Amino acid sequence: MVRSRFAPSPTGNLHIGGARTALFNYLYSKHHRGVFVLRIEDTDIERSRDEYVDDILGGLSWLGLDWDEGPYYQKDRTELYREHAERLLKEGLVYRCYCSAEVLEEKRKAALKEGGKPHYDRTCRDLPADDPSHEGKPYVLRFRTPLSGEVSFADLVRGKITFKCEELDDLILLRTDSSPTYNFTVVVDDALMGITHIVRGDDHINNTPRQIVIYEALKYPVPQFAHVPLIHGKDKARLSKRHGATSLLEYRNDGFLPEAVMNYLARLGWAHGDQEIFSREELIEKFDLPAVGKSPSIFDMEKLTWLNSHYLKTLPEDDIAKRLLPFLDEIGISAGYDARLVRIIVNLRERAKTLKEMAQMSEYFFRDDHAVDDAARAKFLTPATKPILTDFAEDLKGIASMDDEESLKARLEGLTKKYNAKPVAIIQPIRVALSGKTVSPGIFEVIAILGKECVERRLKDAIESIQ
RNA sequence: GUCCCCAUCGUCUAGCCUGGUCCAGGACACCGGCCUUUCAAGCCGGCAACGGGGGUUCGAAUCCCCCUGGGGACGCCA
Repeated sequence: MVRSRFAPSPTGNLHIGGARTALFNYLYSKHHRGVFVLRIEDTDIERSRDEYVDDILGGLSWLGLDWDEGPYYQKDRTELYREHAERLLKEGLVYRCYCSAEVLEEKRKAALKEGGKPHYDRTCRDLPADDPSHEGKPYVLRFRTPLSGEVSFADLVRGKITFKCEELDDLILLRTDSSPTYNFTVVVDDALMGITHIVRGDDHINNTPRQIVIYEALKYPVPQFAHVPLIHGKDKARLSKRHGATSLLEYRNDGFLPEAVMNYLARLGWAHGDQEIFSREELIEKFDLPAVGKSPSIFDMEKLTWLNSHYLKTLPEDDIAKRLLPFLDEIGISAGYDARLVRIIVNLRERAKTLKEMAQMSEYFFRDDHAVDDAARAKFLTPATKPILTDFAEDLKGIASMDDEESLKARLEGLTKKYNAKPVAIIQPIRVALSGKTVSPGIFEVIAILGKECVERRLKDAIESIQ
């Protein structure tokens, strides 16, 4: 049984990179009909914040990456870590180190200056156990890393990776205040939670051998690892705050659909032939770790946007209509779900790239005091077009239903003949009169959706506004 | 500095494992055309890449080595 996990630390929002790691874990476990575990790594009390936990949980839920177990909080498991540390101490696999943080920092700097590895010099490693000179002094627990030999593992995306033990440091497992550190908790938890596959960012490759030796010391089975490349910003550097490595939820707020974001994230670093569009079910069916690329990819907003328009156009219309509601609300339009709304989105979804944009584009369908574009007014609501609008308003009186496209079309053709003009010359003034813009869905659709009363009112207002 | 990882169009990628069908395929973006009632959408077409150098081989994007470039890690952060 495959058991994967996503283990973020709540020291920041769930950004694009984290979301993709979560997605890959989710897809891998679902593909193998396994279990997806969520664990919050909040051992850094200083920087962990509840609001980040909320953001992470909210982001995952929005994407629909539902976890089967958890969330587990490491904060609640400190006793477990302490027990394991004691066990290692009893077995002589960890030792007390009395070096202060300041001394360590100086040693690191000195080593770096001389061109060496900034590693701990192992001063306390061979201190006699009964040495009384450190009695009562604060200490940390360090792992007694093997001094020679090598550690290797078969990475599911990169193949075999080997490290020499000399490269490994004697990691601190328990701090002075006896709180556990990352490399220790992650091993204990993954082992205890029965995690079989660890899918994480490749910034953890260096931690992997250090963790493997801890697994071995603890006599726990070593899981499989898969290190996926990081997502970079346009400058090819790791995604950070300045690239908009902001919360995933901002994409929701900006009107992106979770289907599009999931599809985009999956294709970032992974491919299945030439296919671009994948539903969640297809992703679960087709996703596999060996197909994940090895090189970092750059986040491309344009492609995400393209996918978003694709889903806007292809998802069920009633679904899109319902999802538009909160965005309408956002700009002060309290609409409800009905046939008219569906009709509006059917016309707008070919043109809008996001739900947010769609809401803005739909404003004039909902209120008479909608924005009117000055340039559009200046160009199309003029003394020259006034008679056209007047004639058209007059024509309308003879038509019972604005859904009667045939009749409307006939009147329009009449006007093109009368004014000896192209259709566009007749239609644009009407479009501006009705929508306040030069751009809108087909004019007959606009007229039909607005309804007779509204169309007459707006034509009248437009005509009166022309000096 | 040391270690680890990576390297195909501007971007996401297919192809690489199992060399020839690749003068390298798809997608986004961009450019042009068609359609047209505006804007989109759609359809058609175009531009555009195997980082460099050595090998191996009849033949290399594909295998090997070196170089270069990029990224990551080196915390009592995760």
